[in-house]
Amino acid sequence: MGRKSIADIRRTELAQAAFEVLAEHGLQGTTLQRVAAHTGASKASVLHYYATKQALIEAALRKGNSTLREEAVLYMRLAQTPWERFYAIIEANFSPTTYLPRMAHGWVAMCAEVPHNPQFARLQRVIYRRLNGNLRSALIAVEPDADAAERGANMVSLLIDGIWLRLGMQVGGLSREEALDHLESHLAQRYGTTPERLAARARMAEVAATLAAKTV
Amino acid sequence: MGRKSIADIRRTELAQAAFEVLAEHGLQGTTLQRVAAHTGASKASVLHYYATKQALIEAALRKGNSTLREEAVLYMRLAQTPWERFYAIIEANFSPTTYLPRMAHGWVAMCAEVPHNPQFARLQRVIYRRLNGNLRSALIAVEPDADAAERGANMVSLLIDGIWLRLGMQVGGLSREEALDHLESHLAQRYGTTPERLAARARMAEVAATLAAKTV
DNA sequence: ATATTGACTGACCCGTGGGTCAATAAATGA
DNA sequence: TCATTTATTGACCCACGGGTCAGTCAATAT
Repeated sequence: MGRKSIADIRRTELAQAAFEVLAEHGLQGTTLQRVAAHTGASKASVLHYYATKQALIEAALRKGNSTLREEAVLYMRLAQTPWERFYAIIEANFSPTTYLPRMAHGWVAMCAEVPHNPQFARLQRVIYRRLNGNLRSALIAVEPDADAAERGANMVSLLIDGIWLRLGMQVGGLSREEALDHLESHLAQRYGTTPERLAARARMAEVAATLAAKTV
Repeated sequence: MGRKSIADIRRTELAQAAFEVLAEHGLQGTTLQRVAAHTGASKASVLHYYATKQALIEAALRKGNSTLREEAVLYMRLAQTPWERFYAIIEANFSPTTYLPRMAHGWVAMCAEVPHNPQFARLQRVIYRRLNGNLRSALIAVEPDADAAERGANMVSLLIDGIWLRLGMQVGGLSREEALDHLESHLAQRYGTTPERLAARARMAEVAATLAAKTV
């Protein structure tokens, strides 16, 4: 029953491979040939499962995104207070398993294509809305003014984007810890160093650590 | 004597055209054909002036960068206090003549190639260092702690990157005014609303306005 | 008038990448 | 056992993009 057909297996295999190739070689460098080679299959075989390159890339991005999303959900489930939910989002965005140069490469490559590819634009909008929405809904509980919360959420998401961009370029790239420190310094300025916030931060950091240990 | 040879004229023409095409169509879409068409010349003619596509793109980016730099220098020359120098940088980065979707497209396209192209990486490093250095040297005058100034500079440059990235993607894109507002809100949090800062901000905004009027 | 130089181009070459197709091999079912 | 689907592939096609080349044309120099 839970048996996956070969077709399904191949499809996810290929999507995974496509994502890895994309991360390593950029969009231009992601040829059907290379993706095929990466799984030991033939180019024609790739086309057999994905009628067009576009479809393959799309599946690859969707997969990468869903991986990230699942992790976020995992963190979110363990969060109880607003600040904990907030830090769940942060930790998810800087988790050791996703905050990696290759991931960032793939992401930036996609960003660059957004203006020329409606599919990418759509996906990007989804990601953006989810992140901003989550941040806002967490902040609105600690910052009564909805407008202020909106601004705060935007600021944080802008910082995250900037940090990821740098990771992708390896120019002024920040380590996971440096990235979190930067964010923390901003939060301290903006929201003061209340015990609740610090506790939430510590708690989610711990959650992240244990989850990371389990995954490895 | 200041007479420019046809060769020089053509070369800058082509670099300009290449930049425009790059901004509009992305790196993949920047073909010799298109650049040629954009100036009314033939593909072979383009190759006549730039032996290789790589060389052409490089010239295009160099030109785009120098345009931005010249504007920054212009602003900088009129700044007198540290905060004025700081806002000169900000205004230069959000000047109406440069803070444009097409510019951002070009920039993001370049960012995406950085991991695969040493030339781009080098150029990006130069840009990054200049921006960060300028910000830091301005901030160090208002924030005695060198480490804090470094952090502050980094934060601002991260925000700028994030904002530009969004402009390039037109996802959560901010208008010039919104962008400046966001930055202002961050600065207010971090450095308080001192009269000097506000005065400097107003002064450089005015400078920017008059310069913009002159250029148009 | 002629030689020389430099601007400019059409035609061509070649590699590559997306996509098609028909054929073969393996699995599945009747 | 035979039929029918399904997996997989090599060979091929076509378009396009970078780059070469030989040669035309106009300006300048002698």
